[in-house]
Amino acid sequence: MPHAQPAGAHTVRRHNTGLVLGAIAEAGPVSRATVAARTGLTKATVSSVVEAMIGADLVAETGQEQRSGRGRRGTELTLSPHGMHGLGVEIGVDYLATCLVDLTGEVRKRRIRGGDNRNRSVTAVLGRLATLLRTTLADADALGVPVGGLGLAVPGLVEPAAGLLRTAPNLGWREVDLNTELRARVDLDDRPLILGNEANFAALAELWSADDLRDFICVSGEIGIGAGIIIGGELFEGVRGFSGEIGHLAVDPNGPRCSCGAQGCLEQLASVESILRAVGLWSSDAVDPASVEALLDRLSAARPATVRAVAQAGHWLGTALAGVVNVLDVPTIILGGRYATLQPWLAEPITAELTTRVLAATWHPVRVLASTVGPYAAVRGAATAVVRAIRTDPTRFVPALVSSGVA
Amino acid sequence: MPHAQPAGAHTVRRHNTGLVLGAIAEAGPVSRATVAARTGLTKATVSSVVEAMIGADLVAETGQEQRSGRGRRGTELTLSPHGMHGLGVEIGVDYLATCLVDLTGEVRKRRIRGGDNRNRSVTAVLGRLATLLRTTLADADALGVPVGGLGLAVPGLVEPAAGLLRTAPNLGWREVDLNTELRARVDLDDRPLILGNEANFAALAELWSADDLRDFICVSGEIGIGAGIIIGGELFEGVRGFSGEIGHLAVDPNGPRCSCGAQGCLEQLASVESILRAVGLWSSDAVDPASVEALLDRLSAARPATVRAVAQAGHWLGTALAGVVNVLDVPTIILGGRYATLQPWLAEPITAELTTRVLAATWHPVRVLASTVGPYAAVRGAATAVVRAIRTDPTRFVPALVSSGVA
DNA sequence: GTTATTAGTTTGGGTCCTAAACTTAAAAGC
DNA sequence: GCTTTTAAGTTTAGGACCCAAACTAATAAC
Repeated sequence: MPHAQPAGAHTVRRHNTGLVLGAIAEAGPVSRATVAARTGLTKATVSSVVEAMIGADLVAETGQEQRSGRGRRGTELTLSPHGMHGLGVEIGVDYLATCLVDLTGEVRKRRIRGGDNRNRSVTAVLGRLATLLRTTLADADALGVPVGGLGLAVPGLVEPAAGLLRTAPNLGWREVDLNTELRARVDLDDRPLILGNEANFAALAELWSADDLRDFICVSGEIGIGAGIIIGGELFEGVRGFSGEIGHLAVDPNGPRCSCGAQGCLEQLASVESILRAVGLWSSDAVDPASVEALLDRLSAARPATVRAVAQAGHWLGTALAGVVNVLDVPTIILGGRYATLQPWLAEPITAELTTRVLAATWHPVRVLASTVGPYAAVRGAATAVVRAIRTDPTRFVPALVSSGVA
Repeated sequence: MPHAQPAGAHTVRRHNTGLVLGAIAEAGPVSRATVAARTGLTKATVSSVVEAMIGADLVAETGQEQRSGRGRRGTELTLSPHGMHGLGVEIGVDYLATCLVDLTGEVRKRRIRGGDNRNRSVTAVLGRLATLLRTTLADADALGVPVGGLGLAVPGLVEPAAGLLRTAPNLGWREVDLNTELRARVDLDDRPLILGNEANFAALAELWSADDLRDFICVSGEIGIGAGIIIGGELFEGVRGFSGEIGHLAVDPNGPRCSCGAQGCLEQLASVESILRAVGLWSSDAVDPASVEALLDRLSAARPATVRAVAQAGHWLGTALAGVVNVLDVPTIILGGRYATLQPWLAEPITAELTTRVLAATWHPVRVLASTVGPYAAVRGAATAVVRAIRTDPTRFVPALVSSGVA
């Protein structure tokens, strides 16, 4: 363990501050006494921490606890609605989106700008994005809330640590320093920018919205196929942030040739695009909503050829996911994006493959669920990632929470 | 983040104790002053922590620092050779092994008992193992060193948290409560038992022996194929400890039927067994050393059919590993077990597949290396896992290191 | 109204950290 | 050979933070 940090009194305070904030977030309105009981800290410590957090406008007192039985009523504590917000930004293939999320994870404001981004230059798209972003920062001002940081979701291979977009095949982008480019256009002060892959942020959004799911992978695949991996309630990013790229998993060595040069890649056989192609609903070069509607209509009407095509995609998806589950040992698969609506037809063939191929399935069967977050999960997840960072370590965003910032 | 623990002064001490111990372990003999510089702690703190660790016999002073220039010479600190040891135990298919590893990771004693375990009952094998284990505990007594805990490596699917062996196909074992069974036979006091999969412990052994590798997967495959995953210098176990089961990754849907019921599983196409079968060297139902020697002879002699068979196995292995790398984003693959000796013939076909199929390979090529630990990596890793636990949090093993053990 | 019970604050004690002064040891300069 | 300089390690004083327990405050039950 090289380069580990020494610990001191401030470390303890930082940890406990996050602990208390987490307890307030999870237990809804709670009294100091309840927080103390839940966290294992003493009432004195909780009081002290809460006092600092109220001062930083992270927590607010919202009246008296309503409860039967005797004894003094506690003061209800909740996350402050005027506390720091997370700002999510998404560059989609055919839209730009931003959203503001408060400390509870609630979306306070969302803005979507439609328009195909594939026919525009990087500069043009970033220009439009900058405008949208400035508008959203103005929204935050209007709401009277500070923005703690930004999360930026992109449909491509991203190196979060470097702030670099390596490649976004569906946008036609390569090697864009998004962190620098964005800061050059919009004044973000020293607010952190969390750059990430669309699929990863979508997975985080699922994690945040369901409260009993701590381990799962969230798969979506309109044109390329990607998966966000959540283990132990944490995003698993791999070494450089490239994890979850399951689109080029080999499932059929005799399958169609892929743009990557190999044969039988999953995304040639199981993407929504490939399904639409198989049933003759592929129109332009995008997954347009009308085609997906038509597909769902045919499925509801139980047209054999359509059902078979989706089942075939499910078979390949299951084959690949079985591999992923064997490698990661994850108990749950969430179908996100367009897959979510196809879940009733996809789940069975996927489960069939999982059951035979996953060694651990005998003891712990793998569940296949549909996403509960719905569309625009990625922007929400991006904003959420900021909120998550604030909640985990509030002292990073509000240095005043710990007395001497000697670090 | 539910059920997180509150932090206090003892938490700080625990953290810093591990930090100092880690610094001493990594930097070889070092003075207190150097440790202070490396860890960022003050000299006063380091002195205090070191004093406690010397008292606990984890660290020893071994004379004066030799160095040019002026100023007082420091006292060299090293991990104590009489400090706590880790005891590794392995149940192999055709042997039983134990070893004692000191705090530096050095093997101090190793015992191997040959003999096919597949033709024996669970009870018989555990009886033999108990005897070997008692002998090894006596070895530790003779060396005058305490044993901090045990690591037990098994060739099968294991649930570490529960201490359960779910299934070991090559032993023919199912549902064995190894923790309970072993404690019933040998008095282990309250020493912790770390149960784990062979491949995982082998990977840990690699991690420990190389000092610049922090992210890799270590693959081996005599009959079944397994991989240990190391990310950020930590073993990635998955949710229940079943991670890395790559033997049943689907690589060829038209391939041979597997015992698991599915078709085209990797271990039917790329295990050492399957290679030996392909070249007509498969004799009994085990991978015997003589056959492997014969295989290596033919490869050295560049016999086309043999080279082709190994290359074919490498091709399938590469296909599967490309999937694993795409999912995990790991920059290095280590070939362990019998694969290590085949590395010169396997590396190229594996690399070829990785290069085309791994998206991130354009920016970060994947290396394919041979194991440096050699045989019996798993036992060593098992013992090592205990040492690693001691080094990470010595206070768990020596409560006296932190003043009031109030938790 | 008194009592029991629960919420939250105040006080005293303790651990562990840091910073800075101090002691010890050894080379370098004159 | 003695003084100076530099570095190692210890001692001391001060501060942050935690906990335990006493204390104050509020409210239902008797």
